[in-house]
Amino acid sequence: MASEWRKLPLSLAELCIDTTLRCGQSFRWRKINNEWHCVLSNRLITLTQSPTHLLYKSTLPAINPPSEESTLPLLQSYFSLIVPLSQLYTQWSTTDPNFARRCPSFTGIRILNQDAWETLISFICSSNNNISRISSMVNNLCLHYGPYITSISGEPFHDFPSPEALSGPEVESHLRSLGFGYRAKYIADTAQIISQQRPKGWLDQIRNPAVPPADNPKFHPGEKATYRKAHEALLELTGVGPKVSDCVCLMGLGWWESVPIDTHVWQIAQRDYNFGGKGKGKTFTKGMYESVGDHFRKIWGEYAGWAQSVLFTANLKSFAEQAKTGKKAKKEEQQENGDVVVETEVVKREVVKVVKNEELTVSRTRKRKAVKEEESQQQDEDVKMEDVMDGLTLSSQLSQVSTTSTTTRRVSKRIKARESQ
DNA sequence: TAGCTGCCTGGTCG
DNA sequence: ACGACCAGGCAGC
Repeated sequence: MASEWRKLPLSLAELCIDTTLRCGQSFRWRKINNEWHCVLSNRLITLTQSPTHLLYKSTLPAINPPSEESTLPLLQSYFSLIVPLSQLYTQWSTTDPNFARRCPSFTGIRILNQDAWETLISFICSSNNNISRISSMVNNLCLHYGPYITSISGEPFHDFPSPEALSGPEVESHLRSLGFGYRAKYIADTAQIISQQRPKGWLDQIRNPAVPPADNPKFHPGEKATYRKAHEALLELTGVGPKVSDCVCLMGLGWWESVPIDTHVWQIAQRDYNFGGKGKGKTFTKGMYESVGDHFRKIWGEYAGWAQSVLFTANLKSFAEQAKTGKKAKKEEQQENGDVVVETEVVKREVVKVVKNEELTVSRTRKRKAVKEEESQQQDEDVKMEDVMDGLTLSSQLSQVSTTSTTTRRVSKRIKARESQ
């Protein structure tokens, strides 16, 4: 049964849920008729926002319901409302002219204090992937392995599955059939490591002691936990590299100085912060990864990850309109309802497709493998690509280089070699 | 150890 | 229609 709406005074400068819940931090929030829905800590949360208030209500499950009173502290911690966001924007704008230029259209973006385990699995899914597909994969994990909570107009909502629930012997093959690809093994392996080879509560032991889990304010922090140690500890898990590790540190463990460097942030570093004069075009090494992060930490300070997420969002394609000018805000507001409905329906359709077309996708994969084996002379294609690349500007070549296409990498390497002759 | 390559899939673009 | 590339990387050489 749903509770009544409750109000929390909060300005849009302190939190904008329309931006924060869509910018690739959490992949489970769904917007239906101007209301945001997500299961957090064993209850369905529903949110909407006015210029002066955050409105929230909860729907509790029939089995083992949490108390109504626990929802407010849960949300306050989940959104880290203790952190004075507009003050931080002012501070970053003072020390960083680029931030000052980009931030006006992107106020109210907060780092979510998400469950560490969910964050870990979600970002293992994120490699070589896009937001809508990550969302459908995470939704599938919940539908197949997470506990049912409640339904909204026939639509079921499940909580995120536990490590134990994802540790079964059939998990990898099942996830493959659901379209997880090579990430299926990473998820299954990580679930087994966490549930069998780590002490209970291990993820919370490596948290920032100053930032308790949203659903457990009185947790027992680990001794001498540091950001660096947490980062390294996560790297030992399967499917977790430096970028995914930093995402978990920032959004799941309260290490707010963590700055995840993905291909977009690397582009921002080069374009707006004059980074990598010598090493540009080179593959992104671990050393470079650390120095870019350290550079941003020097500029933005102890909340560097928060500042990064503002610039990251401003750089997202799906926010391109918003980036142009803040004056278009009214226009967007009018379009927003329609847009978002379309968006959620796309995700829904994808889920259905994935569930239904298991065999189709498998056969397509096999076909692709077969085709690949036949084309032993990749060289011809490279030469064609080279002609195309010759027509591109240097800057666009550089942005191409930072992508993951092996063909493009090979070609750009060749162009570089030719240039240096 | 730095650099390279393959990887699952779905969407987009020419 | 169709192929190349892209989408918030990572593991294994």
